[in-house]
Amino acid sequence: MKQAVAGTGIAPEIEVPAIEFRRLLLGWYREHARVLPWRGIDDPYATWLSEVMLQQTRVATVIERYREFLTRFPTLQALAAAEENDVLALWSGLGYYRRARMLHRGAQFVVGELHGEMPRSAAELKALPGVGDYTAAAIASIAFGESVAVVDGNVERVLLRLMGLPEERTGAGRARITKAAQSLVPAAAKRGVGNPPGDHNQAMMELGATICTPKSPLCLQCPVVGLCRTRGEHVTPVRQKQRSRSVAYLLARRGERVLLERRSAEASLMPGMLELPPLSMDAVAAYEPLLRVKHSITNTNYDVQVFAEGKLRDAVPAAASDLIWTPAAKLRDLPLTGLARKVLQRVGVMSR
DNA sequence: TAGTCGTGGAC
DNA sequence: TGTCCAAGACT
Repeated sequence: MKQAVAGTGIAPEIEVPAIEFRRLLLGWYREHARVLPWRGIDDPYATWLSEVMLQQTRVATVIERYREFLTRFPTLQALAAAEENDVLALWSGLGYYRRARMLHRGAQFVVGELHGEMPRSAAELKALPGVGDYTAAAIASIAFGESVAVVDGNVERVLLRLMGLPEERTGAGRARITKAAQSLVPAAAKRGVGNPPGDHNQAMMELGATICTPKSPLCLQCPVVGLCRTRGEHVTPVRQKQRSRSVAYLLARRGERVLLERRSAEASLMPGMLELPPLSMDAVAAYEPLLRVKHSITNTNYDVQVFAEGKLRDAVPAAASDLIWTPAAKLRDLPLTGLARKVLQRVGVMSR
């Protein structure tokens, strides 16, 4: 048993028996891994795409978008040659649009500067735009077999519970988790047979996503419950409170065309993307909305009201140069915000 | 390092 | 209903 370092008050490192842990985890993973389109492939570009799409985005949401994206841009070269607007249009509704811009730029960098060959190590991959610690480790281990640990929200939660540590958003807390995660990753395969690091990392995330869930973890089904200090509990920091806001938009139509507004290129939120023209709440106070939908963005829950044209056309504050009459058939090719897409689908202007 | 960046689904 | 938050990165 390790002791606290005398006089420092620093808790001893908590050891997890790595060999037993790996064996139990991998055995469970072989039996229970979900079948997902980015598993069992040999295409680093596709792995890169899947990891970027999966950032803060649910597996169920990504599956179909991943297939569509690869159908449209099957290779790094195809993506690099694309217009940014077309990439954003394909990303519309997925959120965090900066991911799409950076992936696009990353593809152009690899094709233009690296002869189309992706870097193979996590350290080198981190130089690519939009590729941070997690994504670099994920690509390096899954696509290239490097023995490097991924630390995402799943892995962090699994390890905190396993070791009985509180969740703390500090550099030291982060470093402790990374160290623990790395101590568990198996060595790279000797002769290129199988991929122990990649499988182990995916198994850690799979465990967090399906068994060691944030709420009501399924400890009775957990392969490593016998090594777990807490059996599913850990102290979490207080969350920020949610806010509510009302917003209004105009739905103006001319035959088969609909009026859209381009957001400022300098906007911090969804720059350059297209949405319905916003209206001030004062301007619409006397009118009844055509449609109400709920929409939440990070910390804020929006009560969205959409108004038919009526007398409100002149209430649009935007400059005429930012307003675009758009044929309904072209909407799918444009970088619409998720909310605009949702409203246009709801009123039947867009299909799907 | 603490904010910011989207969206939809589960409960 | 509101709350929570998902395979993070960037500044």
